[in-house]
Amino acid sequence: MSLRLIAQTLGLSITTVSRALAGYSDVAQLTRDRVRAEADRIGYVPNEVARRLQSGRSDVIGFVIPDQARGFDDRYFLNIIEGAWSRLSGTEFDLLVMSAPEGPGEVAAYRRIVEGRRVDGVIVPRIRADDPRIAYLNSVGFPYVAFGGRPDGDDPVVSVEIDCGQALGLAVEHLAAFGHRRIACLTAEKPYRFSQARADAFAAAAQRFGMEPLFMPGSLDEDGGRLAMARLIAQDDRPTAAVAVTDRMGVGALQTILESGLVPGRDMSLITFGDNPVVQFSNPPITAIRIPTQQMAEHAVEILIDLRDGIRRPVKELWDTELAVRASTGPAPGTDATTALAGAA
Amino acid sequence: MSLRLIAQTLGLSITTVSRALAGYSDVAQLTRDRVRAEADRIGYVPNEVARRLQSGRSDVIGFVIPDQARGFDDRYFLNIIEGAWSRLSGTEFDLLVMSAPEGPGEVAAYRRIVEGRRVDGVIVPRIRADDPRIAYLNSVGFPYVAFGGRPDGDDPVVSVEIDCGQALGLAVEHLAAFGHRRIACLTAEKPYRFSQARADAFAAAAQRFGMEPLFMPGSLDEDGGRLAMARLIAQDDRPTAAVAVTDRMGVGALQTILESGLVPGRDMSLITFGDNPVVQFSNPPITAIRIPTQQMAEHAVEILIDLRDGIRRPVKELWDTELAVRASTGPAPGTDATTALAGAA
DNA sequence: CTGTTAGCGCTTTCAA
DNA sequence: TTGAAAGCGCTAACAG
Repeated sequence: MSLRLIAQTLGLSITTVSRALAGYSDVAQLTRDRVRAEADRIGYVPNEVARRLQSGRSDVIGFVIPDQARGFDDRYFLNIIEGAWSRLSGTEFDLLVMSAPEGPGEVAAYRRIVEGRRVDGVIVPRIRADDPRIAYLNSVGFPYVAFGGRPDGDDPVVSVEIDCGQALGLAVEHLAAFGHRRIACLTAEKPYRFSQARADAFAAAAQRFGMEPLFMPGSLDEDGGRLAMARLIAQDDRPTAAVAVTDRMGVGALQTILESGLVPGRDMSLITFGDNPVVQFSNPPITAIRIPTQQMAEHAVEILIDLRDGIRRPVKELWDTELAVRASTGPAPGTDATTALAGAA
Repeated sequence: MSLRLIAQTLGLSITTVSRALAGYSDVAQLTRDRVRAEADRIGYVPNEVARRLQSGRSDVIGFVIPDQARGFDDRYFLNIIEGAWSRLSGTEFDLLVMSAPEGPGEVAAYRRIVEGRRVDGVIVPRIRADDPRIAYLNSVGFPYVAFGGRPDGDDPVVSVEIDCGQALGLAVEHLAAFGHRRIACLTAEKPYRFSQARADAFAAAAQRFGMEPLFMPGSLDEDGGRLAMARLIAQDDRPTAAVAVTDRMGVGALQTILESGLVPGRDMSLITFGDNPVVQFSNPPITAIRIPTQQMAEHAVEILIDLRDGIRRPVKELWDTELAVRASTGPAPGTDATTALAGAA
């Protein structure tokens, strides 16, 4: 099970065996074949740990799931893991996963894998304003990809995120075509960059369609969506449609709409961000912006591998989304459906 | 950043430094303090890869998410990851995650981490009858914990799973108290051990309450639940309640109930397995059996660490569940609610 | 109490 | 075309 074993059996030096297995052309064809055959026979698989020590690299990509408190959409992080892994499988790389709640322990988690040389690079999700993880990684010059948002500050960063302008353009256009004139955005209270970026893009898109953007902040989970929607509904001149920056807020908002006796897609249209299964299977199903999370994660991993190998290749930072239209959006109250459809054309 | 550096600065041997840092009491107190101080000063963190090579262990626990096709409940696997990690954090262990669809590539994923000595043990979820992963791990004698089900065969196995008898007892008792006399179980077509175990326990519990158990097989996802429920509803003497072996089947079943114009919790009661967020936020919310996945995963990791260290400690194989009662269950049609409640007492 | 030696399994000089 | 030697950073065995 080691090079030595093969070397002994064949009466060769470990060096030669190593080179033969690595496919070096400066090893005699015959020797190479013999070594290969013997390796196959005993089922040789190189010891990755030894290889890593020798090469000084770890051949591991790290990913820290933020928040044990299930404060976010479930499927999103699994998608990142599966996307990352689908790029890694077939390579010698491993995927290391940790989990840490926001707070002091969070940076500790990153220190651990960086300082212990456990990983060659990390994917950092859920970027926040003044993000201590980013500050740390920048300070030690460790390779990372900001996932789903762009850190503020002047340091050059590689990020992989959705094109919010395109995404919100899709959403607002869809609502405008249905005749909505007063629309709101349910945003996150915490300074998450993705929420901020989506809110900004919402404002821009609304203005492009001649509408005054409304905002209602809340926590990022179902309760946040619930409360924000309740406040929206209580308004004098309440909007006829809302866009929630996460699926979970959207699900909460939907519940409040139903509990208020309003009909989703008629009295109040709703669009969410993420398109996790939960919004596809709600009653009614929710129109949602679909994020190509898996492909984005694949690309993020690709970038990290390139970074480690010193390869410079173009990076695709902005990704387009799609709008999955479902029953939670419909003509604005007082709008003739036919008119709306005509408007859409 | 290495022991050598500290040794040089302090004029000590590497060995002494290593021992001092490890806290060996046969190093002079003064020396220990000096080494500690110097280590802190330069921010020494041991190189994990070197440590692993030397010790012959990898200090990594592996977990392979089965199925890229999102064929199952989302939160379940994140719970396993977070549970496993919460036990691992604070130790020197890492958590390695892969993903593989069922099929030939699946065993290859396990071979990869076992043969490359990338992990010290693995958690194997979603055990199937005649499971090739289990066969492989047994054949090479590699430490693993079967998670959520017990493999068949004679080999001794450590498994961590729920007590299906207890769980289904809870569910069936709840339905019986509501006056239901004809109940069905939506099971999985594929030979998953957990589905089989739940079905068996369902039969036993139903018989204990003097009921004839009905079964309706389907795929484990929403569509499977949909179709199974549709067939159930189409029956001449249709049951008044159903238990689905997964949340996703349950969600599909709920949709079919609604689409058929039946009222969940009145015309048809429904209980699911898992208690993922999706069933808490559906309309109506679904009564569900809650699985303590995180704690179970913590324990699985504990077992694997013990296994590696040759420690023998009692293993908790069977875990109790709770029933989260929600609006999808109610009195059987034709039953007086008061009678039902009296029956429950 | 401290140091020397050896070795984990691999790859990379340098030499033959 | 092959081999010997060195070393990645750490720990364990054995002396002193």
